[in-house]
Formats: sequence, C-alpha cells, structure tokens
Amino acid sequence: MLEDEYQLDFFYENGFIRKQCSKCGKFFWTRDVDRSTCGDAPCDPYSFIGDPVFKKNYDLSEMREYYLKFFEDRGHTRLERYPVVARWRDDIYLTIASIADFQPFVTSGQVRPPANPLTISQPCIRLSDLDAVGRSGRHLTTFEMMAHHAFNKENEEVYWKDHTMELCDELFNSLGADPLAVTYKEEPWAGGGNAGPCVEALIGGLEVATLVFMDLEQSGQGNILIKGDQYRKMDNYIVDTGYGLERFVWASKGSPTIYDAVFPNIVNELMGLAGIEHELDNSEYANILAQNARFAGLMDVSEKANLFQLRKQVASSIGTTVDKLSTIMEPVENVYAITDHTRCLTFMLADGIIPSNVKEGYLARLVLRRTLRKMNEMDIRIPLSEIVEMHIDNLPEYPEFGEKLDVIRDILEHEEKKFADTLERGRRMIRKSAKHYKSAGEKIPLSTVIEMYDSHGIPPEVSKEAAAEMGVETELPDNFYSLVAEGHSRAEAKVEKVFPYADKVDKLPKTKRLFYDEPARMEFEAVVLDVFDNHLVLESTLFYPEGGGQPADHGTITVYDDVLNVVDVQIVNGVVVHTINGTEDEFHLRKGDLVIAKVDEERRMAHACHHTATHIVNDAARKVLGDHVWQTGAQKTVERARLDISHYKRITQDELNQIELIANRTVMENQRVTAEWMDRVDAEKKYGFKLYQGGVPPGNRIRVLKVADDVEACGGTHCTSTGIVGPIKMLKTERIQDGVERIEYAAGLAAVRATQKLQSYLDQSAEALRVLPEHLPSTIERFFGEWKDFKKENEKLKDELAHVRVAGMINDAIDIGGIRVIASLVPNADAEELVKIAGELTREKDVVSILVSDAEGVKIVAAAGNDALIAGANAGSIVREMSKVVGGGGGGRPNMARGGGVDPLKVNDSLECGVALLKEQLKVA
RNA sequence: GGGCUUGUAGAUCAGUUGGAAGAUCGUCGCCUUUGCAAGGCGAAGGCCCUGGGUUCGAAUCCCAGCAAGUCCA
Repeated sequence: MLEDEYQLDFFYENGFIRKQCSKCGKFFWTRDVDRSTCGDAPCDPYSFIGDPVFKKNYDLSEMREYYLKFFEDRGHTRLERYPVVARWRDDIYLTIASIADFQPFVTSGQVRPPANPLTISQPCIRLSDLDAVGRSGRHLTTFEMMAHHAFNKENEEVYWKDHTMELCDELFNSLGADPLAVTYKEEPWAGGGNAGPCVEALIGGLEVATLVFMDLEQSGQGNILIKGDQYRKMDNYIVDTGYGLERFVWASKGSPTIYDAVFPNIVNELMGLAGIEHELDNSEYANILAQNARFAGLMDVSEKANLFQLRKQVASSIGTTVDKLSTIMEPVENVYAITDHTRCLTFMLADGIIPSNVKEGYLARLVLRRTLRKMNEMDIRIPLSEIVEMHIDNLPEYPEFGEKLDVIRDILEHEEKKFADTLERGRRMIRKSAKHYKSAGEKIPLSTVIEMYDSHGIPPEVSKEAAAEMGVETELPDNFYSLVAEGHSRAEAKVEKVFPYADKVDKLPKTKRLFYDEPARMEFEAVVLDVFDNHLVLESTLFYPEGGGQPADHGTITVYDDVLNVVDVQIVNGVVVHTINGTEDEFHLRKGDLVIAKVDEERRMAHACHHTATHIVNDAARKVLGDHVWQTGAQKTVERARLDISHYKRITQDELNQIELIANRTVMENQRVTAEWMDRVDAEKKYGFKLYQGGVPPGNRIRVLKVADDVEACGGTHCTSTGIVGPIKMLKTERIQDGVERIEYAAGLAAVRATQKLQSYLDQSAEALRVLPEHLPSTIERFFGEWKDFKKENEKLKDELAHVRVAGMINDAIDIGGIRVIASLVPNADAEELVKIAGELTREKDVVSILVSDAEGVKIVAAAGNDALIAGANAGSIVREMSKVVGGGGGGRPNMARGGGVDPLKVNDSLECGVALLKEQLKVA
C-alpha cells in the first residue's frame, strides 16, 4: 500500500530509478544506475570525511542563512525560531523538532499556521542519546532543525510530495552536490499519533534530511496498518521536513567529527585547557578521529558493549591496541561532550529554564552536572560560565543570549557551588562508610553505591574514587544504572476523572458565556437545555466555571418557587455544567424551563480581586527578581491566592517587600485592565509565549488580558481596573520545588482581614508579655535569653541539691551482704533529680541506690556502684520489677535504670519489692 | 507528578533494643615556647527543626508540618 506513495512524477522526470538496497533490503531512489546500496548507515560508510560533498564549506550562520534564503526565494515565509523549552505545550518539556512548534493546534487544523508555506531553523534539544554525544562523532544534544513546512487542506493545497522533493533536490544541486551521490530512501514514518510516508535524503553516507509527508492519524477505525497500529487519512496533510543544520555544515567541511565542524574554536580552546594537542593537520591523529566517526556511524555507541566493539574495530583499522586507542580517545571525547553540553546549557538557560530537581529544570541540571563531572575529569578548571560565554560570543545571530548573560552567570555559579557541596557531602559519607567496611574487611556493597547515587546524587565513579582513597574496594557492575532503575517502583497510571455525562454534554451547543461581556452583572434568566442528575446545563450563563486557577462561582438558581444552590460549575468541551446541591428528585426541572439565576457576588468579587492581583504580583515579581521569572502555577480562593514562579534562589524578605510595594503601586495607579479576543498567531507574534504562563488555551482565538505590564492569555474574570483590587498583602513564600517559589498573598478585603489577623497575633503576644508591640522583638530576645539562663541555673541547683541530699542519705544506708543500700522516697523530686542523686551516691563503689518519688505519678531510679555490680546487683531488673508494682514499666542498664508508674499509693510496696529483689541478686537470704 | 535521604553545639557529624546528650574542629581562659607552628590543662557553647500522638519515660517509635538534599518521568 505505502509503496504507491513513493511513485512520484518528480523521480521519473528527473532520471531516478527505484532500487532495493542489496544490504538492508529497503527501497531507494537514485540517479546512479550502478548503485546497489541505499546510501544510509550501515549499508554505506561515511565517504564525506576528508572529502566534502558541497563545493564550498560553510559555518553555522552561513549555512543557516543560505538555507532560509533559499526557501524564502521560493515563496516561503521565514519564521523566527521558537524557544528550546516548549512553553506552548504541556506534553513535552523541550522542543525536539521544528514541527513541535506547530503542534498540537496547527497540525490538527484548529489554528491557522503563522505562515504557509514557511521556513525556519529551529534549535532543538534531544537528550535521548546523551551517552553517544562526543563518542560517535555525530551526536549532539542541541541541533538546529532547518525546515520548510506546508500545511495543506482538502481543496487548499500549497504543495505536496513532488514539489517538496523538487525543492530538496534543487537545494543539494545549488550547493554543488554530486547528483549521483544523493539517494532518497523510502522509510515510512510514525510518531506522536501521526504517520505518513517519508523520504530520507542521504549524501556521502550521511542522512542530512528527512522529508515527512504527514497525512495519517492513529484511529481505531483506520484501515492502514503501520508498525502494528491502525491509521486513517487526515483531512489536512502536512509537509514536515527536517534538515540537520549541523550535518550540512559537517558535510560541507568534511572534518573528522561534527564537533570540529560546528564549533571548532571552542573545541580547540577546551582541548588546550585540557592539555590535549588537537591538531587536525596531523594526518595520523585526524585519521584516528575520522575512522572512529566512520565506524561509529554504523552503530549505536551509547551502550558500553558497543563502545568496546567500536574501539576494537578502530584499533585494528589503524593498527593499534584498544587500550592505547582508549587513552587517546577518551579525553578527546570528553572535551567534545563538554563543548556540546555547554552549548545545550546556553540555549536552555537563555530560553529561561531554571535548573531544578523537577521537570525541564531537572534536564538542565542533568546536563550541567554531567558537564561539571567531565570538566573535573579533564582538569579543566574554569567556571562553567566562561565556556557558556564562548558559545554566546560564537552565536551572534542570537543577540537575546547576550542580554541574559548576567542571570546565566549567576545561575551557573549557584549551580556549581551546589554541586560542589553535594559532592563534598557525598565524599564524607563514603569515607564514613568505607571506614566501616574496611574494618570488616569487606567491599562497599552495591546497595550503598546505589543509595549514594539515588538518594544523594553521588555518581558511582565518585563513590569508587573516594573509597579507593581509603583503600576500600567498591562493588560496581557495568549495568549500574539499570540496576538503579530496577529499584524504582513503577509509577501507577493515574485515572483521570471523567465527567460521567461527557457523551451527552458533547451533543449540546456550547454555552454562551455572558460573564466576559458583562463582568458586573450578577443576575440573569436562562433556558434549561438539559438536566443530568443534579447537573444542569443552561443555554447561557453568568456563572464562571472553574479554570485558570480560579474556582467556580457559586450562587442560586430559582425555578418556580424552588431556590437551588449552585455548588460547582465546570466547563466540558465548551458546555458549562452547573452542579446543584441535592438530587434530581428534590427539584423539578425540565428541558425548556426558564430559570432565574443569581451569582454569589461577594465570592465572585473576591476571586476577581485575587485573579487580577495574581497578574499584578507576577509582573512585580518579574520586575524585582528578573526576566527569567515564569509562572508555573496559580490558585485563587476567597481568602487568599498563591502564585508559583520559577526562580533559582529563595526569595528574601527584602525582595518580597519590594514586590509588595510595586504591586500596590500598580494598584494605586488604577490602570485599566483590558481583555481582547485576538487571533492566536497575531497574539503570539505580538507578545510572545509569555502569553501562556497560566496555561495554553485551545482554539484559533485567545483572550489576551493586559494588567499593568503583564500580558497573558487568560479566561478568568477580572477587576476592570487595578484600583478595584484594593490592597495586596504578601503573606509568605514557600519553596515548593528547587527552582520554584510559591508566593502567597491576599487582595482586597481579604488583604485587610489578613492584616487584621496579623495585627491580632501581635497584640495578643504583646499583651501576654505586657509590652508594647514595638518592644516585642527586644523583649522576646531578653525572655528567651533569661529562659536559657534559668534552665542552666535550675540544672546547677539540682546538682547541688543532689549533692547536699546525698550526704544525709549515705548515712542511712543499710548493709546488705557488704553492700551499702539506700532505698528511700525522695518527695517531689522529678526523674532528673533522682538520676542525679543516684549517680552521686553510686560514685561510692559499694553502694546501690533505689530511689522513688511521688511527683507526677511515680518515678523510680536505681543505680549500682561498681563493686555492687560485681556482687550481682542489676539496677535494670530491679526497676523493671518495681515499676510493675506501681502500674508502669521501666528498664535500663545494670548500673543505672529508670522507670515509673501511675499509682503513688503503692510507693512503699514498690520499694520493698526492690530491696527484696536486690537481696536475691546479692544472694543474701 | 512519583521515589529515596537528612534536620542534634559556631562547623562537620556520632548517639546501639526508647532509659545520665557526645566526639572532632573552631571559640575563650590558663600553662609551655625567644617567636611561629604546635602541645598541655580547663571552660563556655544544645527549645536534639516545629506541632501533635504512643509511653512511667522520646533526640530515638508513629502522624502532620516546615526546611534541605537527591534520583526518575
């Protein structure tokens, strides 16, 4: 079936023939009648190294510009790149392909494309082959996907396969590629719920472009089977191409590795710092790298076993040993990886990712720490920010990077310190553990190494190294990381809550939402469209459904004489569903009834104040903390609101005060709050992706809300001007994740109430201490100091008291088998005092003391001096038995034990019991 | 979003089965020394993160919170 897809006029008219690869069996198109292989790895090895495929060599910006200009000249609109962090999507963190820019709404046909056809060079980040980066000679974490896209609809076709192939082929020809060297391999493509035929463009053994003709979508009813899944034709069909900028540059230069082609000056600089002579003019050295890249091109080197295979092949091809080769290659590979990783970090941080322990922030930290480890290994002792600065200088076509330099430097310094601390902490833990296993004469077990990594972030090599310094071996198998993964329990798939009547609701027309046009109106009449149990759908409503962190409106709906309470309002696919407190039996509503409804105005106003305040605070936070601040969540209630923002440090009280001041200033300026329905594409162009801080709404048109300098796509109900918000009172900050700060505040009347509450805390505290509130800090400090002094003095007095008492008590000792025994009641003494007395008494070696007190129930302490112990006395068992008598328990060591009970009347019985037991122990009849 | 680890003296950390809060470094005082480095003797310094619970008794066990670290999606 799919075969027909590739029978293009373009091929036939341009002298191509379809062949089947003699090695992999796949079909491909070529102009070369003698060719028998498809041109892709592993069927064809790299031939471009040392033998560039284009007539001229290009650096990144030249190549990018050439490409974009080429497509611009051929009717495409050039688009600015999108950020590497996919702010407009909630299903992926990073931009992994140019088409990701247009998913999901443009590709689904819901939103018109920003231009059609268009061309773009989109920086992408893929961390899936992290281990291969540096080793394979071709893998990068960050690359630019140059692309031209055409979005076709039935009866509105821009262009499809033939023209796409034509453009691609023309591009190669214009760059001076040998037409006979270019092959186009057929390779059906599927991913992310879509699929379609695809052609890979290959030259010199290198895949440089992928041309996807996306025209299928996954569907249970589909009749096209690809890789076991069913697909069906889509109404719209999309030309999704991807040309690897870095690969084009590499192919144009023919350097041994892609790294030497893409950022040669930084590679050289770092090689120098690492003390490696990276002389590509040296043909022997260049040959090693080239051979490595050629062989690596044929395999996946992210696995250790494969890496060894690679080494073996390269070693034998140049006539050396694996060991010798490894000592040459490993440092070079590390430097390549460092160069690549730092470029990745440059894009990540400049586009606003804050390193964190969750989400995309974790990915940034992962790359960052990996880089630091490699730098450490290579003994490159410069701040990370210096390398990042080199990249920024190297990428003048991204002027926005330079503007972020100060924040980036700050973040990097902070992260470097953090990692150094973590490692130092880890080394200490390992040393401790090593000491333990050394004395036992054992290796450090795997479980410890896993825990060090999993719970404390200490890479296994670091553990091993630290242990080795102590002369202890470490158990560290090759499949360490998979063992770590095994230890993790599988996350349970969460069951998403589905509205039970979703099917029926889907058939109803979308509810007219009146609250946008008439934000001040609270009463309305409407016709009932349908009723499901206690859920009610009206044809129009003033009730705001929960959304955007704003809770649902409450209120009443009156029908005939029944007043029904609305306790929840949700929106299901554009249909607003009101939930009534009660069951259907209790009220009598039918389709077509006319109801009078009233929204709880106070609740709505409180929400509106907090919602508008949230935008104001967000704006103020960005002004105080910096432009990297990004809203990651928000929630409003009647009493308070909270805003989560990305920030790499804790917010200080001083900063919070500033935010509060700026926010209240915005309020006092009484600026108009405006909401405007805009075309999505226009809005994005005008305001950027900051629009989507509160979430990404669906649809072609979005509601753009402007509050002060904050512009966001927001569907909430708001105050009409900032003055109406009233005072904004900061309540607290909280660190909900590393890199995410939560600010809590109250606005309007809630702010006044919050302030009053704080005031009452102060007043109550001041009153309790009988001072004025302004004297609280000094008074409390004094009190706390005095309390500590009293505590110490109390301790001292008890010591002295014990000392004094002891003198009297020792005289009352009775002799039991040569041991002096003091068994007595010490009235009102607490356990602490008894211990002191007993301790004091038993400094005499031949003494056993059994003390009982009637404070707070019964306290019992027994102690035995050294001679008494030898004679058989055991305070522990004495106390245990005595405690039973008074209805409690106790125990301790033979020389000192404590216990107690609840029955003070049995104090004497208990003492007698203790003495009797002691006699037994001392074997005195 | 899920998992794991940790909060004890100024710092780094011990603290057994629940039963007398410790070590090392640092600080202070005295001694030794021509001086420095160091050594000797001694001292100060603890809401054992917070709040509940279990218990005669909690740094220790349980629950909740706060703070910190870390792995993964």
